[in-house]
Amino acid sequence: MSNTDLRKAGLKVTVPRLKILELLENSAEKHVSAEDIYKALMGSGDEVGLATVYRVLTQFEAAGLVNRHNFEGGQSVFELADDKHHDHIVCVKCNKVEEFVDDVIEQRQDAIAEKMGFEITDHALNIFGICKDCRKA
Amino acid sequence: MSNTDLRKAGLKVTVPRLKILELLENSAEKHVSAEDIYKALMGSGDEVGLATVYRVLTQFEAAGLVNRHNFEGGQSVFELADDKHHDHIVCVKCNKVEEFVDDVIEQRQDAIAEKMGFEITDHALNIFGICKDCRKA
DNA sequence: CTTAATGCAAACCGTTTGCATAGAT
DNA sequence: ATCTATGCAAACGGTTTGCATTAAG
Repeated sequence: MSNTDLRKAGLKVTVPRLKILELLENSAEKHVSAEDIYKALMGSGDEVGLATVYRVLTQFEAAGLVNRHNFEGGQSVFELADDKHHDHIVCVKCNKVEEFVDDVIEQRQDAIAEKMGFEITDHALNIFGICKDCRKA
Repeated sequence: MSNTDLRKAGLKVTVPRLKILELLENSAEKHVSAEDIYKALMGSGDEVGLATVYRVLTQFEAAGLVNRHNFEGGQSVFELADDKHHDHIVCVKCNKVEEFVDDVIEQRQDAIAEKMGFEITDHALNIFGICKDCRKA
């Protein structure tokens, strides 16, 4: 139950936070924008302001509950923090996002960073392309 | 000479465009933001408006003279289009950008895209870390 | 009761755009 | 002379923030 996750993060358990967590857990598309969340919550009795959505997502990110991605210029996309790291492949037509992991690539990255004298803090590999569905159309 | 590059791109040869091209060619740091360019041009007799810098960079990008990157949320970064593709490793402290290429990673990416049914259009691998210099401090 | 969270509207920041003027061909 | 490029200031879109109000502990 997410209730404890929130407490652990030092955050009070409030309706907006619970709703957003729940939405992140249950949404069909794992990768959602702040506005997606805002709209999804719109009709739901207790509405949540867009500013609050952003604040909550930022706090969740700080708490490690959520990861934020900036795939292209536009808006940020959030996903529930996974146990394990993964990279993304994004359809440039329909914006669908899928995930993948490749151990060889991971290792090469570490090797490159080390060779170049960097202490690696993070990395993002994004492949852009046209997905199977969109290629048919 | 860049004069012909501009003509080839169907762009009139103007002072702002030449200055920006020149700056991209000669700047110590290959990866610069629009504002970097704007500021660098500030004191230079013929000043160039920030809007023009953006317009010119956008045109250069369309013409394939320049590549634009969105490393993190902030502002875009531009570099003269290289003959050959490369990826980036960015220092999160000083924002220095270095380049690298790794054939193994390139191949794996193609394989992954194919396996997932994507027709790859582009990809961006960005490693973030702390560079040698910044680690000393 | 105390302290943190929310909603709203206003501020922000990088980027884009409309429009009248200046410049290239 | 024509048609594109520039500069300025205003608009934009996503995100953040100040402040008074409301709710959690």
